[in-house]
Amino acid sequence: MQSIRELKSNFSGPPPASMAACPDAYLQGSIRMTLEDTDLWKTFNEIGTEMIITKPGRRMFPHCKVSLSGLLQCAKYIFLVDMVPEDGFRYKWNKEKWEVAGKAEPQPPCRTYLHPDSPALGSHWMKQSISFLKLKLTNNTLDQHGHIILHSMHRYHPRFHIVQADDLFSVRWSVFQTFTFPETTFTAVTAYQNTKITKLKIDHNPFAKGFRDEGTNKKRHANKNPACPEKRAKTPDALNDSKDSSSSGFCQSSYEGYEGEEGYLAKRKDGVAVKEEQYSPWGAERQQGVRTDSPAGADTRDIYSTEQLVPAPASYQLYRAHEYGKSPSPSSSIGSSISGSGRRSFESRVPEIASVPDHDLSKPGPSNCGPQHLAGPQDYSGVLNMTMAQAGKSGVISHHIYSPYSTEQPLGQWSGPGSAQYAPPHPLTADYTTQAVHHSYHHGNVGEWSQYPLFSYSCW
DNA sequence: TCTGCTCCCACCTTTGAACCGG
DNA sequence: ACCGGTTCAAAGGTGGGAGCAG
Repeated sequence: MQSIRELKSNFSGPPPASMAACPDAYLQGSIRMTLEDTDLWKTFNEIGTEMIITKPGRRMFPHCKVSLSGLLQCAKYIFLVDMVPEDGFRYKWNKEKWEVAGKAEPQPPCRTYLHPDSPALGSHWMKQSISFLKLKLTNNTLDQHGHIILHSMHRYHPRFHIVQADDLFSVRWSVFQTFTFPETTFTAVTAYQNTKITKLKIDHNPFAKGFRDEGTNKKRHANKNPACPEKRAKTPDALNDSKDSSSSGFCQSSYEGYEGEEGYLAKRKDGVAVKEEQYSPWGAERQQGVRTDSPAGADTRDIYSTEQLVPAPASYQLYRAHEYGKSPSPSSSIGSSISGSGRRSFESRVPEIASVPDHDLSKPGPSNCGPQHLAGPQDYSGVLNMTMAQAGKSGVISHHIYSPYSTEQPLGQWSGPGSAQYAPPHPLTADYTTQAVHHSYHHGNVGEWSQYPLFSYSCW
């Protein structure tokens, strides 16, 4: 475990000679990322995925597992994942469905989980699936283990970043390509709310085998206190009852179909086109008008699959994005392909992307930041192409594509030193620095990458 | 009273060291 | 000495439930 932030002092020098001399070598090809266990994710998502967060940290289940292609075989890449708030709300579980319970709490320090294999050659990343099994989620804002900090009762989705860089020190000059998968959206909870999710977890997580009906835990079940019917409803037996009932028919197929990977996938093959919101509790809410304006809804969420050009900041300005009618969190419904074999893939459409944050060079206010500038889910290539034209401008387009920064968020949440500590290591950054200060942004210049929330923590 | 969080528990899988035989 | 397979114990992950705090 090592904090990238600890490496920040090493970030202040010039770009590696190899990069400076041959910048083209770091231009991206057509990177394709495929989510593994898509059907399992979809099964959870249809019900409303919940992830337990605990003080010591809890693994995700299903865990993030993707495969990559289109990388340069001999180029080194760093692979990261962070969690993006799905919207600006806090939720509560009420009467078998999620309801908005108010505005989201201020975002905790945003941390990024670095895949322990990083950096590694493209051939390494592509030879097999990449698992973030050991990624842990916590609600402990003082966590010292590098776990990703989330708020309970808030919705998030993981965001994957592939960065072409020789080492951690050169990340800040490197090209980011970011991928998200809408089916990986989840609600962080400290205890499961939806018994169907509990049932799914027990059925599919090997570590929870002891809670399965057919398991050898009869003694455990026998010891359960039958006094509280509400509690009993959460037992696997009760879940079985609900599973058989018609009221839960929407998930019945999911449960029964998932008898082993092959059988499940075979049955699910034709079901991939089913709209999630049709069954999802979230969809139900939207139908009731509770969250009609929420960017989290599948019907209002961006349906374009696009790489995130800017790594995650501490705070995501979701209200703002919301305000402009687009979620700042890219999803991959369009532009992605579902193979039908339990994998969902997304292919990058940006041959090259300048990624060095240049927050203010183009004065990205609400009117010109975020996906609202995209022509539409199916026509954003023009905007993205601008990244090529301006690649030499250190990622101007980054903010045109997606500006998740919050000016409402107190900057004090960042434990890293202020931007003034980092002199721009690059001539191009001088101007942004001025503007960055002016706008109180912490990452207005390249020199601030080191403290950029994307790299606030890493796990080794 | 209600809701959400923390702690502890029993049960399970995973992991790695130790051991053994070829 | 080396290698591969097996065994076993420790470590760690899991959801449930009780209790606590706001």
